[in-house]
Amino acid sequence: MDLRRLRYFVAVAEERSFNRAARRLHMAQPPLSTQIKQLEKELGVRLFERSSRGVRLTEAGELLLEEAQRIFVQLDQTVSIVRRVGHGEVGRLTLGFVPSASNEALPTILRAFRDRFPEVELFLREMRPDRIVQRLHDGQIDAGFLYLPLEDASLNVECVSREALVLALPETHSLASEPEVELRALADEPFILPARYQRMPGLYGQVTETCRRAGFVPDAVQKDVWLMQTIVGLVAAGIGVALVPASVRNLRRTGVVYRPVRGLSPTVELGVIWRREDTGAVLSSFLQVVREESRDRSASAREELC
Amino acid sequence: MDLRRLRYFVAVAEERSFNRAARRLHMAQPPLSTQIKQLEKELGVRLFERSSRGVRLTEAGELLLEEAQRIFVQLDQTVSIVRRVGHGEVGRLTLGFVPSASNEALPTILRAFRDRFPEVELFLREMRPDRIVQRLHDGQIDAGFLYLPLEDASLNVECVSREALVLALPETHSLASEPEVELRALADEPFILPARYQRMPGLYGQVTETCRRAGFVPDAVQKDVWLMQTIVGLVAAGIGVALVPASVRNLRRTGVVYRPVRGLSPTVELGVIWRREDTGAVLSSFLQVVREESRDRSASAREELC
DNA sequence: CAGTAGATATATCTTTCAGGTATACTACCG
DNA sequence: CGGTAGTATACCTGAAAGATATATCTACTG
Repeated sequence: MDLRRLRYFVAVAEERSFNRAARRLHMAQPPLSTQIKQLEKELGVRLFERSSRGVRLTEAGELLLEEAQRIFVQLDQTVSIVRRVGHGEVGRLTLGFVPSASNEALPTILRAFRDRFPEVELFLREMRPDRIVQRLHDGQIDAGFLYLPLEDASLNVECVSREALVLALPETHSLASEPEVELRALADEPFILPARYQRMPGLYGQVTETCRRAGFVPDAVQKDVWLMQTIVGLVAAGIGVALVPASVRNLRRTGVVYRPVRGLSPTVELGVIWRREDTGAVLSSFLQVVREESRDRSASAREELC
Repeated sequence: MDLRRLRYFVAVAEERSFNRAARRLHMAQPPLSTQIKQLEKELGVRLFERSSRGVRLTEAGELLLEEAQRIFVQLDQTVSIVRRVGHGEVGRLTLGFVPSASNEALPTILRAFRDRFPEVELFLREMRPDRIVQRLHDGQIDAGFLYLPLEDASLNVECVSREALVLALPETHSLASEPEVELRALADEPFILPARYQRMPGLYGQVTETCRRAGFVPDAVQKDVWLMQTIVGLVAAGIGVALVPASVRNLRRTGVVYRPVRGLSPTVELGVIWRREDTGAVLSSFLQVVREESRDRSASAREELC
């Protein structure tokens, strides 16, 4: 059964004429006649009553016309939806992310993605960075957001945003009045350190590395704090000081002031990661949006600097 | 969109291998690869992830596989039903017939037709012979059964059964004891005559013609009687005598005896009629069955004569 | 580490068949 | 009775499907 012939049949049936149908199909009438004849032979059924002044459908022809039209509609819809799925316009995407990612980068990315690909269902799951890697490997999520660096040969990693690390001080702190703070000056202060996960330095790594470069090892009064809110809360309570990503300022917690670190200008990188072998179209679309948003963000960040 | 390529796609998708699919399709692997590639190009979508040890479907491919399978099922069903409709195995058929036809010929025909074509819906409508012709012309019925002859150039006519006309006499009649009756002997008897319709001699014509051949014009005590039951009832009541088709004996009315006509052996023909230009497959199937049953009936009728 | 097996991709040739052109056939209409 | 409008037939051309041979890649194996 050949679709071309079925198309020809529908044209002839709708036009009730070989001549008109041939014109509509942009072809000559004789080959159209032969094609219809072959279709009839293939089905073993007469589809048209030919007469010298046009054609009439037989009962079988009427039935075939209806069914063929339905089949064509179905086929068109299928082609359309397959195209859209293939281009990542339709589908589902599950993301894992560390809570901090939801402060700044993620919301703008998701907004942009939803605007551009409204027919992709998004599933969002907050989780610890080690879980993100694990869930990526077992396929439960398609992409993840966490603090770099990350070493995993089977995962692709791209930086989404580079953020300054700023000092969070109780507003009662003696250095709170300074516009900038020398990190060294806090060498003996109690530090509140973020959580650390096996083989994933992440934010913890950046904080300790920054202190190391400032020439001291931070005195951890509190370790392994998972949420930025908690860190900021502890700072507000005067338990200690902390180095946090600048976007934490969005939390607007009273009793805490944020100050740049003089000289070192430490940063932390939020990255997006995904399976190297994952060629899914939805994921590609998503990464494209992530990259565009990332460019926009770094551009506006540069502007802020000027 | 070409069905061949879609078929190839389904084969490769189901086999998860170009090689196996090619074998299943009775073709070589290279052209299969090129066809799939062209399908992908046409859709603008990657359908397979190729690797050195086989292929995997993409998300779009999975979707297309499902939809394509459904389309093929639908297409197969369509082809099948169109074939059956085209061969007159499925459809509907509306018949008009004079009541007398239901005595003998019609029941056996309908039984045979239902056995052979159980999926044809049958609609039966008892009507006067002139209505049968009219309803045929306006397309409300597809075939009709009535007594011949019939003159109508746009209708085809075929004889279904030739039946003897027999005399119906009150059992009290003086000739009721004879095994055969000379029609001439009834020249002065009151006759009950069947209904007559414009330009349709039918049963009425046969009766009067038979009497004419016997040398008299029947004395009509009652004319235009529509139902055979009524005629037989009038005979039983002693109102008169009548010539009726032999199958009327199936009515088994008491008080009436049926006697063959000596010498003349008059007959009446029940015919089937249909539109000359009607080429419907269901009608053809029906006529085929009618002819077979007609042959059977005339064969058994000949046997009865021996 | 080289070689082999098993998979898909590419190149080129052959063959098939769809489509074009010319023409025949038929019924209807003036 | 010829013209017109419709479909069918005959024959030819060209595009595209399919076969064959070969290339390429990768995993496995001795």
